[in-house]
Amino acid sequence: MQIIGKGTWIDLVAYKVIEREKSLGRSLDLIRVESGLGASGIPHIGSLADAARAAAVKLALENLGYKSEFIAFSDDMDGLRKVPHGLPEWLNDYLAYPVSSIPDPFKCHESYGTHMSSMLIDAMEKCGIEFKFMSGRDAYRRGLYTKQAVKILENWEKIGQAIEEITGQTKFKSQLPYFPICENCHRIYLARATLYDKNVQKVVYKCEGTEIRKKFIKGCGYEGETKIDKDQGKLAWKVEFAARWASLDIRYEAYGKDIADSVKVNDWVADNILDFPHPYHVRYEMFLDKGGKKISKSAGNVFTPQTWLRYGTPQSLLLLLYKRIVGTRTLSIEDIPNYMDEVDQIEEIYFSKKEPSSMWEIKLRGLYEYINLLKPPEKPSKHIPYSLLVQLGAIAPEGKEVEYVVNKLKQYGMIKEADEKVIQRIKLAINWAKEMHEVKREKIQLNEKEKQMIKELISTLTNDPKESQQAIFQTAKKYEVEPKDFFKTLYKILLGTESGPRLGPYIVDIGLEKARTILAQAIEEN
RNA sequence: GGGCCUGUAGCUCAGCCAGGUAGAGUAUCGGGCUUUUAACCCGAGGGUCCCGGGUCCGAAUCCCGGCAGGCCCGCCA
Repeated sequence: MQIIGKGTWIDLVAYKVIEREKSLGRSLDLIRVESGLGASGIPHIGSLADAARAAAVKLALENLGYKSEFIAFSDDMDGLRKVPHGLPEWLNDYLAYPVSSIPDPFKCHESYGTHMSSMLIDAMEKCGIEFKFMSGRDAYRRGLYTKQAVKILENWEKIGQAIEEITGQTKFKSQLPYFPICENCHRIYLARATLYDKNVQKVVYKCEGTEIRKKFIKGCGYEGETKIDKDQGKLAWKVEFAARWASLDIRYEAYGKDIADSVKVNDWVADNILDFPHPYHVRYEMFLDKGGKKISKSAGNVFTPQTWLRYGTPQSLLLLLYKRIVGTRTLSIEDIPNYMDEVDQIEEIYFSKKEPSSMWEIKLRGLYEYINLLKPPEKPSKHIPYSLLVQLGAIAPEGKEVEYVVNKLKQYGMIKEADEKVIQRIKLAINWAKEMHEVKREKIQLNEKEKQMIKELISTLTNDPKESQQAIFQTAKKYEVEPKDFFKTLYKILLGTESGPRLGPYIVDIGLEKARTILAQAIEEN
């Protein structure tokens, strides 16, 4: 069998792009791919998926021997349609303002839009993804697609007709697919443009207001006109992609199924109005929040790439995004440990000396290369099960977690010295353990006998693990209680669970005095 | 109204997009962890791959038709 590139779906996409370009007879000197960077809300993992996958296709194209470039395009001319959960109320005053004209609620960037796209850029950089950044506002200011906009507006009636045929939407039969920013109230979408004067390249509009997300937003009534070669307005989504593709010569762009209709229209516009064969597309499903503990707790809390990176490595995040493109992906913080271990598994396959014996192995090796952006390390890292690190992290005494986990690992003979990678991994697992494991040390009911036993235990515990372990058994025996039950009680007090690590050594680990204090407190509380 | 996704072990899911012996975690059971405690380690049992047809030497995987659940779009962008 002929294997394309590294054998993954990414290579297959790249291959199809190349084959399509060949059959179109277009130049293959530079194959440019694009993804949009949302700038209207806090970037979700799905937003990163879009960019990361486009970046991977670019790598696959290069790997197949073609020059390629990946453009990350920030849609910062878009108007704010809804204030995302958790952001300040005053943003409601800026509804329908272009996100690039809204102050940054976090006060660290020049605008709301810049802040949002910079969050995504931050995630991309943390993952090591390379890209060329472009801003919509800037593109309009520089008149980047004035030529295309002119063609579109000259043919607006034809396009309006096509939009109706493709999507059933009749709106653009009576108005131009262009949204001016109202010169008077500075908002976008509200002004209806009905006249295009091609001699002076101006649209004439009236700020009438529009319905956005089931709510009508009143316009200011201003009547004006604007030239289309500036950033005083933008093309409607139904035609804007086409203009962008044609002016930037984009050959590949993926899209989510939520904008499938817009893409269909844009393809038509690119092919029929702009004489630019539309880019090759891949449609992907949405990422859905499964609603892990954290997410469901505060409604509207977005599952950001940054959240993932608190608990998992960039490679684990890229594995999530690169594993496959078909199918709905459900997201949960609870899955991160699985992905961490899966990275180790495919790393082992990648570094195994054996010749890959099946397509399956070839794919996994390829996948491993992609999660390292085709720059895999020279040596495998130390593989310590993430779940083990979480267990250790969960019981690690406060304030010296890393030290505790490292010592345990040495004891287990899993590591000799902790290198930077191991430390990093431990830190991630500790974050997961402390924030997801929910160590709930609830109040526990103790009867008189148990109180007496604990009191006695406190005085017989020592700094010697074995002696302390023995002391627990001795006490249980003396009071004729099943050791099992006594252990359970102690676990509940010390860890909030019914079972746990060997207690003698653990008590020494957390510190004899601290253990005594916790036990004494439990007696007090009853 | 239009489009898409999912259905695999008791449970949660991977494998499907490039057809080649049915997988993992968890739960259950057994063993180990230099002497009674496991969340660690080793092992075992457990499947009508939703149903029906088709293609193929060969189908969980590809095609057609059902059933069940979910998501997206429907005059916002």
